[in-house]
Amino acid sequence: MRGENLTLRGMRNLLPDEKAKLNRVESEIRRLFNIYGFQEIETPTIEPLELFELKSGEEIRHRMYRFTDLGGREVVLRPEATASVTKLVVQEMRSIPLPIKVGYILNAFRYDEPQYGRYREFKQGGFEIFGTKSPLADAEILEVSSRLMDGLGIRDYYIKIGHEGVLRAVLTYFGVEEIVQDRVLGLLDKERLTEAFEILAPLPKGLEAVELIKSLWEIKSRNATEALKRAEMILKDIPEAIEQLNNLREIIELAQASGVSKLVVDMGFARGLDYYTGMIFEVYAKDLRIAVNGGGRYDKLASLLGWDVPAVGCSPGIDRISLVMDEKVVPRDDLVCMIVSMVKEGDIIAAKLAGTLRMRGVPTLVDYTRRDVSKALSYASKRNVKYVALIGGREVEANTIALKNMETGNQEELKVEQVVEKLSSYILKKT
RNA sequence: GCCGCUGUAGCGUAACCAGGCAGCGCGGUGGCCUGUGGAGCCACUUGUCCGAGUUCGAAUCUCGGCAGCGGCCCCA
Repeated sequence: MRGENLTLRGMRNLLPDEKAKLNRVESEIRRLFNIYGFQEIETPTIEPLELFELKSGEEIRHRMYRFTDLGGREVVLRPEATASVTKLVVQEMRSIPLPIKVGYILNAFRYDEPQYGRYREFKQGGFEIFGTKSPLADAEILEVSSRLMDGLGIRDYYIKIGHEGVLRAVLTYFGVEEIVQDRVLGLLDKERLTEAFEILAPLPKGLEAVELIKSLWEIKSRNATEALKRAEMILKDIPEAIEQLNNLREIIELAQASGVSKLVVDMGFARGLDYYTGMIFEVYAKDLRIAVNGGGRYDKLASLLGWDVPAVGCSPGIDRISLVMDEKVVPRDDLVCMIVSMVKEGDIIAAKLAGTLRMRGVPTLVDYTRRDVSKALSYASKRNVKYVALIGGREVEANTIALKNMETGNQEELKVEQVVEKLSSYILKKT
């Protein structure tokens, strides 16, 4: 065992700096739960296999951590959160007044090849709204996604937005079955147009469908109005598609009204998860080629689980956001005091002082080592401690404490109460 | 699943191309300097990813494995 790497491929040990960044993302997400009225919930890490066989999409399904438990059940480590959360709402929250707004921060597992920003265990936040088809809800999901980026100091990002309903309406109009639709949309998602068109072409009205989707695919623009106008021209003979397009237009207008400014309309955009039915989006940041957040409307998923209720939501990737966030928003360690007792007789005073300071909320370290003063100071300096309280023979004798300011190097002889007073007011000033 | 790059002490690195004593920094432990030199000095600590091959001799060259990182694909 010794010397072997005991961490599994794709798993991570999180060191203090990394963990601090993740915590900062999580606290921003929780702050938004509060401001937008999402109630936080948690679901089991291990779920029955059937739950994800419903509508998770081929790609995710064959990358699940899957095993038989000791009771002979086929189980999986959740590969994503939406299905679990939907199940929770369907099973446990039927008596709650609609709309239901739930939030979560959960880990998920996928047996992918690890690479930059992709791990086999990763953490997702989530915002989900159940019980309304109103475009206001869709827009609010976009709004909260946007605020999350802003709140973490990320300026360089955009939201790619499309509409699965438009594409599905077009395919339905040309008589394509739903199962075939899933496959075609899956291929569009992978930008494998040729293969998608090969499936469509042999169908009765296949060639027309290919033509139309091809021209929709070409609409990608930062100018939403212009993009929507072009789409309207293309879709004008398909009323169902126009209806979906109007839904998208409304969502975009509402989102823009609430301050979402970084939308890029992409009419050919599809997502790998089969359960999306309406507006869909992904958030991209900096030069990262991977999405840091994704979501959309999924009105049919809940009914598969026993309750026909519409839903819209998103899942920010906490690990990925931490890769692009501004490090300046991450709070640093803020140790205020380290107490060094140089002689045994000082230990009681040190313990008393430490206890009092901590009760007052002053972050305090006690040096246990009886090492050289210079080594203790060196440690304090590396831990970024603001003050060091020294208690040696002389201080015990005089009933004082030598308080050294590590930034200025100044040192003063103070009574215990004066030290407590000074450090308490120091932390008050900081906040 | 495919492709590329890289594996030297706990961590970061040198020596690799051009084979010949594995060195340095950080850290850790112990000691010295009589309490602030946020140090210094001394000692100790620990290593060539694994396996085969070539060679008098391999960290170094060759092959295979494994791992890490990154890319494709896809997603968070």
